[in-house]
Amino acid sequence: MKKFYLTTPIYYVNGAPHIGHAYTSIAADVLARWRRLDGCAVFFLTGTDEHGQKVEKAAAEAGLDTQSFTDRVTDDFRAMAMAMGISNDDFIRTTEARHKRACVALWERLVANDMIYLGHYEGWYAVRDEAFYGEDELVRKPDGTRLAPTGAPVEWVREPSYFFRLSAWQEKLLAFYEQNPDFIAPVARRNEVLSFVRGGLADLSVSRTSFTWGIPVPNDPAHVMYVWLDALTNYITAAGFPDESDPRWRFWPADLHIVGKEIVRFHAVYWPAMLMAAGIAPPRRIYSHGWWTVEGEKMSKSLGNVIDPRALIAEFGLDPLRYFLLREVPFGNDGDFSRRALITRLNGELANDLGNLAQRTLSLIARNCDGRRPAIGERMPADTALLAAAAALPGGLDERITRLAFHEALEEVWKIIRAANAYIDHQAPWALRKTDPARMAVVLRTLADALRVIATVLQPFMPESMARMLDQLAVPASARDLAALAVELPAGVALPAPSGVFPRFVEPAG
RNA sequence: GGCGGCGUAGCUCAGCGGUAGAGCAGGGGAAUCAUAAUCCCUUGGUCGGUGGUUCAAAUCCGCCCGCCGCUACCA
Repeated sequence: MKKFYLTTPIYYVNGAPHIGHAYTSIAADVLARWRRLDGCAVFFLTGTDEHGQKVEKAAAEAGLDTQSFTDRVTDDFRAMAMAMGISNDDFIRTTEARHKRACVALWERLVANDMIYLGHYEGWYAVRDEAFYGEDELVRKPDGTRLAPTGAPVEWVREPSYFFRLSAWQEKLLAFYEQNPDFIAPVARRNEVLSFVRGGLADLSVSRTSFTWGIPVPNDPAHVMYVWLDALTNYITAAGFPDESDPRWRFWPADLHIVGKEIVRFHAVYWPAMLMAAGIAPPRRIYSHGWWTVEGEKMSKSLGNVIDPRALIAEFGLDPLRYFLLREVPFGNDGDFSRRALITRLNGELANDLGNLAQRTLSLIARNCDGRRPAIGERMPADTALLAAAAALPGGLDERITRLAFHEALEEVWKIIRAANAYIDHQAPWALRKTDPARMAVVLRTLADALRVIATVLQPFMPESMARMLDQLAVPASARDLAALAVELPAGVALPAPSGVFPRFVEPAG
């Protein structure tokens, strides 16, 4: 059986989950569910990143000890995954013992390979912000003094730090990208990474002494591991590292890390270099998705327009939200979230195109076929044309979903849905009822079969709604994967009374 | 400053050498099984500008304009 290991980033727990987190997780979830539907052994990982100074600070502000604070926030992320229907197989926290063990093991391997050395970290530090800033981020005052972007004064500080010999990996990384042209996608992001690496790599500071909320460096507890080593390592922790006899280890290397564009560099440059330096295979692919704006504006706490996905679910339902997020925008692009656009998709595509197609088909069967699935009968060219188009969906979708082209995949399905609506109008089974009942039965069976394919392939996108549609089509739970589509369903089986799957959204009067 | 991306119908975008496409929105018609849903027809673009290559350019090349991303440097 083929294996597939995919991950979301681990989410940083200094704030509450929002639509951006939901987007990443939903996209990964669709892919995970698709692979399972196709018979793959899937390991789907998500989790939370819980160390670092910002978390320490956020906990203090919340008046909690750090561990209690992270416990609370990670529960919130877990609850969000649940609310979003995320089908992760594991949920990792960087504060877990298994993760500390993995980080220490990785560190020791890097030390053994002479890839880590003790040096000094230098930079502009703002005491008020407890953060380092790059030269380019600073604002120069006319009198020559420098200020952080936040307005805080900065000073040049020097603290001991362990370094990873990233500079030794420039050529090897370039060769790796060359040999694996699909390693970074979309292409625009790949170009940026290539350009960054070609520009030269400096050694990477991988420890800090300025805070303690982290994993202590082996044999030098004054240091804790800095974010790169700590956070990225989660992907091998969950696969059992360093225990290579762990059953999970067969999932490594990860087939795909889905990331936001702000962390591409860490995943596409630092991570493979660290792994190769430790003698571990790098992941197969990194895919970077875009950002959402809200009603045309950047999402930010200060604007107060940060969207809580759970509020959207309450109003529109989970599946319409999942559908919208993946349908509205090509996965690698930025997009805009607007209420109007969501309602347009929900009503036009889910309620009118698909929901109504299922409803009219099923109610015709209920009323005119004794509520039983009709026999296949003698098919006409129009019937076989529709069914052939439907039968091509799994292959077409697989190719598109593999490219993370979710919007294209959905468009492919909607082509068939539109064709089915045209078909039912042209065949007019409600007229055949009087003139040619046998033909009517064939038409309705054809539609039921087309709907079965449509509902089957849409399950990863809208699990709950499509389960209900398959229920109404009386497709047994054991016959809902892609392989089952090759087997015709028996005629004469009673169908449950139809009920709408996607009600139209009507704006509350006010 | 360097590298890269984008600019096509009112909107969102596809097309990337052979005389412009989709969805939505707009207009007209049909039907009435269905969630007043659907189907059919249709209006609409000098493909950012400008030079060039070619028998032929939205599609290739140069320059210009406008957005955006990554990255660098100077005072």
